[in-house]
Amino acid sequence: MIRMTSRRSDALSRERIVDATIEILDAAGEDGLTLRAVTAHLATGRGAIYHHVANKDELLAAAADGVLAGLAGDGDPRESIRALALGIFDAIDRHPWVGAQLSRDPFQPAVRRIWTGIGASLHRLGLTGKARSDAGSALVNYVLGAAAQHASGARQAPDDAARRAYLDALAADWAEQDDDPLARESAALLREHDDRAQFLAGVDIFLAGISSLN
Amino acid sequence: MIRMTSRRSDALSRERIVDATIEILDAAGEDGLTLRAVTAHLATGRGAIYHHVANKDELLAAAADGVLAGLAGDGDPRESIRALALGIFDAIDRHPWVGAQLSRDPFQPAVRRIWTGIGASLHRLGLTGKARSDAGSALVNYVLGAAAQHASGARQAPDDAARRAYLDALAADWAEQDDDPLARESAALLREHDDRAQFLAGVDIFLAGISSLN
DNA sequence: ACCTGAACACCGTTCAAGT
DNA sequence: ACCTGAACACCGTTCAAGT
Repeated sequence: MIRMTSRRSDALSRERIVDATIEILDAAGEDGLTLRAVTAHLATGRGAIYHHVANKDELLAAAADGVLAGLAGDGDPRESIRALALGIFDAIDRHPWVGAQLSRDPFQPAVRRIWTGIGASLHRLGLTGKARSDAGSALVNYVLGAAAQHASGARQAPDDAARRAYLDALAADWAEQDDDPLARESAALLREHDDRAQFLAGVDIFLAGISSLN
Repeated sequence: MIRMTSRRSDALSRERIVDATIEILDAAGEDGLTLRAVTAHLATGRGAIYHHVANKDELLAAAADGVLAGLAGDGDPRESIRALALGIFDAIDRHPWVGAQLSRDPFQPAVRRIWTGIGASLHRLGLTGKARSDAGSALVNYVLGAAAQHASGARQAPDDAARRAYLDALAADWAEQDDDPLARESAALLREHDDRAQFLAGVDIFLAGISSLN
């Protein structure tokens, strides 16, 4: 006969803690992630977490790395850069909290993963030395910046209707605060733009700029 | 004879609150900014702040906008984009907390200021419609991403010696975790690179890419 | 070694009471 | 209208005590 235990059937592990963290972040957002929520979800005591993870920051970094694991691309270097960038973009659509997390620490595992993927593609593109590190820095910073901005938007307007209303209100606000025609046109374009397409357009501007480096 | 009051000689105002916030952020960093620290600094009661500012988020946004006020550039459009970008970079050197704050909300006043400045320069460069908004989005996202990454570094290694030690440790860590020669070269370049020069190199890559848009 | 849960030292925000 | 400061409803982290 199988011995019945409480709700928790497995021993605690770093992996189970990180999985629970991702579930909570997806369901309740960054503000909903508390150590109390994690321990309740795992039916364990408060301090148990600290046997497997140093603190909340490490927990967030591990969760972000878990979500971004498995992004790659092996074909044409330009295509694999586009694929990597879009993979990050789509991961943020599914897990908006990742966008803010990536900007929090330049040397967390998830960011190192992005650096490595982009660096390898730039190498295959024939860039070396300072040219490669300048290009890599530019692209990584662009991707992280866009990720953070897109995530803030996704957080404040989760569905399509909310997004529509949000951008309308924002465009009206811009047009009101600034009556020069340039600001008005920018506000109008903001309402119509497609975040994902614009993100990719930025990657292509960068790739075009790279061609002028050698 | 002048009437002596307590330490506080002026009435409270939004401006005085924002100035105190900037002083506290500069002295104690983001973690040091608490409503209790602000009220202590102003010798007032806890709730007084809420008569002038909605909440802590608005206080942070107002502080960031205060630091970035007055950035402009009127000459050659490419030069004024470079000047604006460097102005932001240098402001973050003086106030590292600004870097993280700019990524927190895409529609805070400080970010709108950056959009407006870059948009006007791109207009003078002859870009219109979707081309301008794609180019603007690319540049703004790059600048904000680089700002956040640079600020994290500046926070973790305030002076030159600390920065040196920090990058050495990091390069060793990268080289250890990844033994392919590409990672080793990247780690070595990391130790030598100049953040400010690399930031400007990124701006130039995007400007070169933008030239291919029309 | 791993886990528990109470305790500690904080937070941001609200609100009745004062001026 | 503006300000005060106690009170509320939380936090992350630690640590003696258990298994």
